[in-house]
Amino acid sequence: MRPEDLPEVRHLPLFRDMDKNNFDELLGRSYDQTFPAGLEMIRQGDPADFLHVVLDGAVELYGKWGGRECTMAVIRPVSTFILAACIKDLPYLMSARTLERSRILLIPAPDLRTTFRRDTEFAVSVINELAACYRAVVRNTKGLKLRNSRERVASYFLRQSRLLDDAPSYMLPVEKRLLASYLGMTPENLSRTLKALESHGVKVNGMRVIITDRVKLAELAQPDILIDGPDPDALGSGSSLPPVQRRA
Amino acid sequence: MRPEDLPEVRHLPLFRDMDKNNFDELLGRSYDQTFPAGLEMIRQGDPADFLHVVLDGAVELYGKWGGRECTMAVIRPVSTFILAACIKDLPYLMSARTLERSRILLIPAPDLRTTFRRDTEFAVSVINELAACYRAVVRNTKGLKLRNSRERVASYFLRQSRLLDDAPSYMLPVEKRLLASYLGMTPENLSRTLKALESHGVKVNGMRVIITDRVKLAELAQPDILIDGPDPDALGSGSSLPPVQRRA
DNA sequence: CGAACCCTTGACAGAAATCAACTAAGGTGG
DNA sequence: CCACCTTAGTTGATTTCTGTCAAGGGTTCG
Repeated sequence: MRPEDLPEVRHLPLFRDMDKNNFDELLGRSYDQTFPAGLEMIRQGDPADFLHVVLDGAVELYGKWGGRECTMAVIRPVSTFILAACIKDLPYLMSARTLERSRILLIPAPDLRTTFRRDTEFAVSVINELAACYRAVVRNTKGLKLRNSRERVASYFLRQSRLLDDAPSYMLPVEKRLLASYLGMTPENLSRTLKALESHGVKVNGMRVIITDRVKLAELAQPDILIDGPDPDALGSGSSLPPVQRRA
Repeated sequence: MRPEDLPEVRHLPLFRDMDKNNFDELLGRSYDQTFPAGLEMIRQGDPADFLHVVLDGAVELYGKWGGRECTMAVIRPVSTFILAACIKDLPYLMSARTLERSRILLIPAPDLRTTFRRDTEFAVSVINELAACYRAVVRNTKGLKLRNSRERVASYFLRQSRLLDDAPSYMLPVEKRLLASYLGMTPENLSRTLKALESHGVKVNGMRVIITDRVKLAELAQPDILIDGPDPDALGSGSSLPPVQRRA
C-alpha cells in the first residue's frame, strides 16, 4: 500500500489505540487492491476472509433475496466494513459492489482475530466499533418501522444537512435509485415523494437538495436523536473524516 | 441473587470464559430485582446504567417515535439485553417493558467496562456477543426490506418450527398483536394474513400454529440462512437454552 | 358482574408497488 | 462531431397492499 495512506488507516477509531507493532504487523499481512467501478467484490454467503477498508472510492453494501435487492449502506473513505462477519468467521450477510473505481485494503480475518486476543486496546476498539455499528442498525430499523416513506425521506434530507453544518443546500451523495432502495422504497415512489415534499420545505433539483423551510420540514420529519443519531449515517458522506461536499 | 441462578448466568456465552474472580466481583456489584408484569423498566433515551439479564419472565424491547410504537425483540431467560448502550455509555435506543412478572439481574455498566479492559477473555466474549447481535439486526433489516408482510409471517412460522426441531405444530410464544408489531404490520393486517396463509400450508388456531404443508409454506417463505439465520430469532423462545414449549 | 383487552371482521382510505411510456443525460463508437 | 445506445429519472394509469376506523365476540381479571 502507499505509505501516505497508512496514517489515514491508523487514525481510524478502530486502529488508533492499538500497539504500533501490532498495527504494523497487521497491515504487513494485508493487501492493497484496486477494483473497477460496478464490480461485485463480495457476494453474500461467501466465507468472510478479509476485513475491508475503503481507502478510495465508494462501496455499496446490499442484500439479495429471491431476485430482489436492497441497499443497506454506502461506505466511503476512510472506513471499514463487514467487521462482524470476520470476527464470527461466518459468511457475509451482505454483498458489496464498488460504486466507483475503488482502492480497498484487505486485512486477513484470522490475523484480525489473533490480534485482538493479544492487544487489549485493540479489543476495546473492536468492542466500541461493533457497539456503534449495532446501534446504527437498530436506529435504522426503528426508522424503517416507525416512519412512513415520506417521513424517512424528509429526515434523510435533514440528517444530511446537519452533517454538512446545517447547510441549506447540498448535493445528494448517491443517485436517487440507490437512495430509494436504501430508504426502503421504489425509485418511482421516491420520485413522487420528492414532488410532494416541495410543499413541506424542501426542493430537489437533479442532485441538488434545497431546504426552503427548515421548520416545516422538521415538523414533518420530527427528527429524533434515537433514530437519526448524532453520528453520520450509513448513507452519505459519513465516516471518520466527513469529506464535505457542500455548496450554498 | 439466589445462588441457584448463578450457574445459569455463568454459563451464558458472554460470561462463561471470563476469569472466575472477575465474574464473582462483577456479580457481587450487581442487583437482583423483580418487576411486576407490564412495567416499563427502561425508557428509551435514558442513560444506560445497567446491563440487564433476564433470569425469569420475559421482556419486550420496543421503540417509540411520535406516538407510534414498534416491538424490536422479546428477551427470555437466560439472556442479556442492551449491552451496546452500556458499552458506549450512551442513552438506550429502545424502551423495555416486562411481559410477565420478571426477575432481572442488573450489572452496573461502569463495572462492565472496567472488567473487559482487564480480562481479555471477557473482552473476546463481548466482541463475539456484539458481533452476533449486529448480525441478527442486519438479518432482521434484510427481512423487513426484502420480504413483504405475508412472506415475513410465513418465514417466521417456519423459523419457529425449526427452533422446535421442525415441529409441525407449536404454540406462539407471544400474543398476536406483539407478533404483528415485531413483523412490522398492524394486528388487523396480521389477522387477515393468517387467513390468507391457510391456502399456503399453515393454519393458526388461537395461539396454535399448525403447519399443514411444509413444502408449500417454504415455497412462499423461501427461507434463507442469511435472513432467517441458523440462530434463534429475537422473537420466540430463543436464547442460550431454548425452553422448548412443544406439543405435536 | 363489569371492565379491560385481545382478536377478528368489514368498509374504506391512503400508501406503495407495478407496468408502461417517455425524457434527458452520458458514454461509445463510427 | 454526431448518431446511437444505455441508463437514470420522471410521469401516468392501474392494481395491490396496508393502515385506519368502527363494531362485535370472546376471554381474563379484578
